[in-house]
Formats: sequence, C-alpha cells, structure tokens
Amino acid sequence: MSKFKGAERPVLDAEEVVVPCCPPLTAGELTPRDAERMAVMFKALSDPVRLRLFSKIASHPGGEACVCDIQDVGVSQPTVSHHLKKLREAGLLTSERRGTWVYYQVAPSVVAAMSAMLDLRSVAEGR
Amino acid sequence: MSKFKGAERPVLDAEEVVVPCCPPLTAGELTPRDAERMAVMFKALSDPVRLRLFSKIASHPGGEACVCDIQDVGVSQPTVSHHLKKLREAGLLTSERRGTWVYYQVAPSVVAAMSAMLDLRSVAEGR
DNA sequence: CCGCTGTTTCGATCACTGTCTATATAGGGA
DNA sequence: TCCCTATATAGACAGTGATCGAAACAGCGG
Repeated sequence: MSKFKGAERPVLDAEEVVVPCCPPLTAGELTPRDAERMAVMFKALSDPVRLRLFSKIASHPGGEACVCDIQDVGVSQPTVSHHLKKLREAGLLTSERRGTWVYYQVAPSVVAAMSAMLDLRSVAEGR
Repeated sequence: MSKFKGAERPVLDAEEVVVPCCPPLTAGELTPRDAERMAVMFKALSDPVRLRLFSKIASHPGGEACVCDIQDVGVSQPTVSHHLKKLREAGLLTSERRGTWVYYQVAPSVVAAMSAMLDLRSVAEGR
C-alpha cells in the first residue's frame, strides 16, 4: 500500500496537502476539486478514535503531546500510531521526535480555523 | 443498504440522531460518546459527492432543491439517491415529497452551525 | 555492544462503503 | 386503465479502512 513516508496523496497534489481550506459550503456550489480537498479533511476527522486523539493533543498545554500521553483510547498502540499517521497525512497534525519520544502538534494553520469551528456555536446560536 | 445490518443505530440513540452538536475540540478532551457523535457528522461529509450534493442544496434559493436539480455530479442516479439517504440519516438533510418530485432541505438545526462553520474563516482569521 | 523502552511499519483479517445494473414504487397525465 | 417520468430499493462487486500481533527501527543507559 504505502512504501513512502508521509508524502503521498492520490487525488491531491503534494502542495495542497489538505489544509484548513474550506470555501464556504452554503455560499455556492463546490467545485469537484474543492470537494475533494474538503472530503479529505472531513474523512480524517470521521473516526471516533482520531477525534479523541486530536482533542487530546489540541487540549494539551502548548497544543502538543507525546504519544505516550494520549495512547489510552481503547485500541492497541500500533493502531494509535496508524491513526496519528492519518491525521498527519491529512495535514491536521505535525510530529517531531525529541529523544525517545515523539510529540504531535496541531498543525499551525489548522489552529485558527479549528478553534473557531468548534466554538462556533457561540456564533451560530448568537450566544 | 439494508434496513437492518447489525442494527441501524451504531452507538447513538434515536433521539440524538446526529445534530450540529459539537463540543469544542480544543477546549478539552472529548468523551468517547461525543467523539462518536461528531464522527458520524464528519463521516457524512467525508465524501466528495456528498459534499457537492450538500453544497448544491445549501446554496440553492431557500436552502432546498429538487433531486432533479442536483443529480449532475458524475455518478448514477441510484448512487445520488444513496448519498442523499446517508446525509439524511446523519441528520444533515431533510426531505419532502411534493407531487412527482422530492425536495431536500438542509436540516434546520444544522443551518446555523454549518454556515458558521464554513464561514468561520472570517472568525478564525479575524477578517 | 547489549538490552530496554517508545514508536512505526508489516501483513493479515474482516467489516464497511461507493458504485453499478436491475427492479420497484409513486404520481401525473393520455 | 396504461404508460411515462422521478425517485428509491435490492443485490452484487471491488476498493478502502480499522484493527491486531509480530517484527523492525530509534534513542538511551549500562
């Protein structure tokens, strides 16, 4: 399936490695291309385990966490690694090895969009 | 799809049929339950065809559209129907038959959250 | 150099999902 | 009534994806 590291994406070119992107959905009809890009991002977040991993990292002080800190989500450790890889490939996380441990961070460009997206209830409901 | 395939409801009770929900992700660690709920919503939006269908409906005047108006997305008619059903099951769309035609609307409760979510760039980037 | 711990990759399995064709259902005319 | 259009369902198939145990890889300390 994959012989390469973090950089291989079928439908998308290397540069546009899925980012917070997102042309407003209600504002107009999506182009097939934009739909592809958004779908990749949503797909990365469409798994409960990945959502929990993401939220654990995002809510950690400094927006980063060691794998060892977050791997208690009810699946085996290799599976955790697998999901983290998916989130990385989708451009939602970045990772960095420091000594023995690997730290995952919420990708910088995602922070703004994401934090707004998840707090948007205040916007949506006028609270 | 079938009517019963290891139970229609995954982990959700009938009432909480996936709604705009969404506890802020960066604010704290998601509970397994919340993660399940969010995942269902994201999963519904994780397919390019569904995103295009949704955006076509959402951007139509009145937030509703006849199937006949939106079925040009490059797949067969039954496949369109299949995707619309999925969006309906996820609570993102509602449907209504009027005479020969079936009209799909963006689910009311979703409108606010969704429009904010997709316009949130203005929020996130301070524009 | 060796072993220990933390993390990723490999290979297999099994469930799920997107797509199709064929068929069924619903409503509106002639 | 019979037929035509619009939409939904059924069944089949291929591709994808979540998961696991085992094995490989990477630093660290003895």
